[in-house]
Amino acid sequence: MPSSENKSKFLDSQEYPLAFEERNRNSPKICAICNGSTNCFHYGVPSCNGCKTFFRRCILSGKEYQCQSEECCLITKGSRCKACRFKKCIQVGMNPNAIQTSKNISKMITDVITQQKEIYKSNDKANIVDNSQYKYGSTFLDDQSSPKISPHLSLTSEITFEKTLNELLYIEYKYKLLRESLFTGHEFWGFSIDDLFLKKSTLGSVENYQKPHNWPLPMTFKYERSVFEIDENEFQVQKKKFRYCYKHWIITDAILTLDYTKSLPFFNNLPINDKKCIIKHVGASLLIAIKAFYSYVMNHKYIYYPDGWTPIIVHKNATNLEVEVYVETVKPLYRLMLTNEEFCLLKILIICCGVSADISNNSRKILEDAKEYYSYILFAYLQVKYGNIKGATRFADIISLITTIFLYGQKFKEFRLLLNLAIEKLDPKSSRMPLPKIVQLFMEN
Amino acid sequence: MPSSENKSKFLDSQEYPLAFEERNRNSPKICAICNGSTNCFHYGVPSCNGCKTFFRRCILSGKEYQCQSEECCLITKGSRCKACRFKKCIQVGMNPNAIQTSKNISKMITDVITQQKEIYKSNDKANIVDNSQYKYGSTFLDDQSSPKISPHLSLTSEITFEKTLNELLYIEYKYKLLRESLFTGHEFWGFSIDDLFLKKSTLGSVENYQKPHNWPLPMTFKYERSVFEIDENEFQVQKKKFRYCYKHWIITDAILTLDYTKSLPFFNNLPINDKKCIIKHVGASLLIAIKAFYSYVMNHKYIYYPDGWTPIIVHKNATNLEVEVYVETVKPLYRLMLTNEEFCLLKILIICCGVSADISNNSRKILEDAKEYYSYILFAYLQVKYGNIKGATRFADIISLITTIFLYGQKFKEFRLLLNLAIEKLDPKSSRMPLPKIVQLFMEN
DNA sequence: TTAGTACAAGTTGTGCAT
DNA sequence: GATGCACAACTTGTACTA
Repeated sequence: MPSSENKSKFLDSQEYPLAFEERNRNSPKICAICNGSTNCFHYGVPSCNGCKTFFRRCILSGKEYQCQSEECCLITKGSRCKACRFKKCIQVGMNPNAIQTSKNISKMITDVITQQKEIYKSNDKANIVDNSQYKYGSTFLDDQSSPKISPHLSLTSEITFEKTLNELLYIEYKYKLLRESLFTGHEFWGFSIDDLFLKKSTLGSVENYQKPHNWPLPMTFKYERSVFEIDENEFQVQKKKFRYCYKHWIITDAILTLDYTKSLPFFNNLPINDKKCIIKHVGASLLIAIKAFYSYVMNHKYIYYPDGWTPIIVHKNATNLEVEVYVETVKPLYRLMLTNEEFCLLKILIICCGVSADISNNSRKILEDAKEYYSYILFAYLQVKYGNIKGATRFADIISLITTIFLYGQKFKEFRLLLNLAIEKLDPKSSRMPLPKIVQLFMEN
Repeated sequence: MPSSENKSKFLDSQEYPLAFEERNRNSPKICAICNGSTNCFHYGVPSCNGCKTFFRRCILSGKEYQCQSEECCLITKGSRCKACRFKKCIQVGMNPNAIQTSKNISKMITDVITQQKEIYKSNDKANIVDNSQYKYGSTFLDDQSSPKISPHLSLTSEITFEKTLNELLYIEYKYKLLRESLFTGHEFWGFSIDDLFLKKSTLGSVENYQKPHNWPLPMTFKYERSVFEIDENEFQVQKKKFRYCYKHWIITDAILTLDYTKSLPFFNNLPINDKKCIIKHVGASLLIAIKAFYSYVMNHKYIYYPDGWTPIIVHKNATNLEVEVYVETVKPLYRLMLTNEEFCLLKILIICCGVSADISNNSRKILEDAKEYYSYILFAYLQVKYGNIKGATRFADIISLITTIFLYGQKFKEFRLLLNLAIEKLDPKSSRMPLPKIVQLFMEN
């Protein structure tokens, strides 16, 4: 049932005469009641002259009809079941308020509107996705190839939503498995950015990696002072003390995140330069979202990695920026108690927000369509789960989270910049290996 | 008029959907009746061609219409309720005397003016918003202490939404009238904050103030350097050059905004300390939202006040912070093409977001309930206006705007702080009158 | 810049033939 | 008596003039 042709007064969005060029596009062809031909609206609904007159007479006469059959007669031109024809008029949204009369027909009108609401309610129940059906991708687990999300950007059926969300959950599941395994993407550290964009996604080969039994490792060592407070000598001492037993998380997450984006068809089909632009724009925020969510999932109050690495406690006197990046980022997730489903959609919406002036118009359009699509899925999901009102509120909360995460992303970049400057000053010969190009792309300003 | 130099710097028209020309300045963008687009005034009110013709025909025909619903239909382009559309014409102040005709329509005119007065009177008696009409408002008027079931279950009806939204539009209309009049709230500048919270709202006395005929005044004087660049001597020269012909906008807007919040039942019933907390938290953002929206409505690309005052062009070499506060703030509104209805709800949602750790649990609950209520109204409105999918997307966009505005609010505070420090340094004896306490509350950090 | 007007086109109401 | 058609009556927004 078309939701744009609407019901009560508040919902009366039917416009009057349209501009010339719009007319052909917007003028109806088929009577919504009897399928006859028409080219105009009556009482808010595309309808033929006959059905118009029929509805009018029904309302004015106030008569109530009874179906002689089973209240589901097919209405065609010439149909004779008045009860079913009138019911159909209501169902498609004919507006009795549009009948101009001095006669008091208010009771009839209230009845009609109540009836309309009941019809809508029963339809909603039948159509909208039932959440309890969502399984955590169990049917996909046999799939050996790298996962892909179906590229359907048409919003025709709720089934599609369900499918899309399940696919997202499945990819996220794989992402999590790899992240919690020994996978570091070490073999790709030397790759150019272009090569990384072109290589096969690693999300397909989860089985090759496992989670070590001794994780999380204990955080046994801590420094008295941070790199911002020490001199060259102390830095050399710290370096020796540091044990390379943790994963290099910023590299791992950057590589995995890039592979994740490849499973998003709307993203993967963009020109490579636009992809780079987008990653540059949203990369840091994506990393923050991922780190924060999986810390929160493990019930940690600050950024915490599966191998036990906990940056905020590695030295005393954390700076404000460190507190923001490593502690504050987790808080909104607790406040909202974000679910897995919500997180998956949030991640995608962060990517869709990477619309910058630098990308092509075509790509921008694609991103905007994707944003529309996924935000609607999020919305539909929340409506089903929490009901109309709570659902809308929660939707607002989660959307607000996007901007918050962007802020933290920016702070993350600032922090990394300061960190790099400090280390470069302490160790000008740069005995450290340079960070992979891809991390630079994520952290560029 | 701004110098061409400034123009090239700030007026990058590519960022706006519409091409701007100098002559479009000061022309309105939105029809005050139906929210359609327009760029001229008719019968004293910014209005589209359709509403203009409609009002004219109503007056000339002398017909009286009857609303088939509850006399609170939302008026949009294409709305069919003649009674409510005409009522809105009157409400926003269309002037029947401006109709030029030989026909005797004097009776009709007197009627209309009487009607206008009645609308004012009836609304004002109830301290602007009639609480008793709100199931919502009255719920916690009666019952502050006992645990509550969500009071919104009663709000399933679209009629309630329409009514609430129309009331908000009406308050906003009054706010705008006062803001665009000679009203400066001068008599309250010496009031303590508590007294300001307790005094009667000025939104009830719109008739006492008028918009001066010579507005907007031209921006005739500009300084070579800003207060950040000059010494004591030059400051004294600047001071002499400055003509006090503009309103002191930050004070006016702060006082009016405070009065505005008093018309919101959910806010007005909070304990005064919590009110102060909230204003401190959201005040600067509210001011930014208001300044930016009314600049955008008048088709200006930077903050511009009804009397012609244009802070960004008062000196050369605007700082980054000034550009952010006075130019960037307006851009998102053009990007979204925000409507009046959306703005009214946005404003309230900004207030509802003033949930801080410092307010009582009870107040927090009230704010959260209000947030739920108004965000659902916004949501329902958008669903009806744009359909399911586009509606959800637009909802997301508008909600995101809240966080953006908070950011700009913070920058606004920073800017005011720097400005005060600079002036204090240049003029330590502080010959200037100290700002009213209420402005300090709005600008506190 | 804004008031007035002519016109095209959409929509409602109604008499009449079937 | 119910139905659908044709057309009259009315409403609306736009384009244009002054």
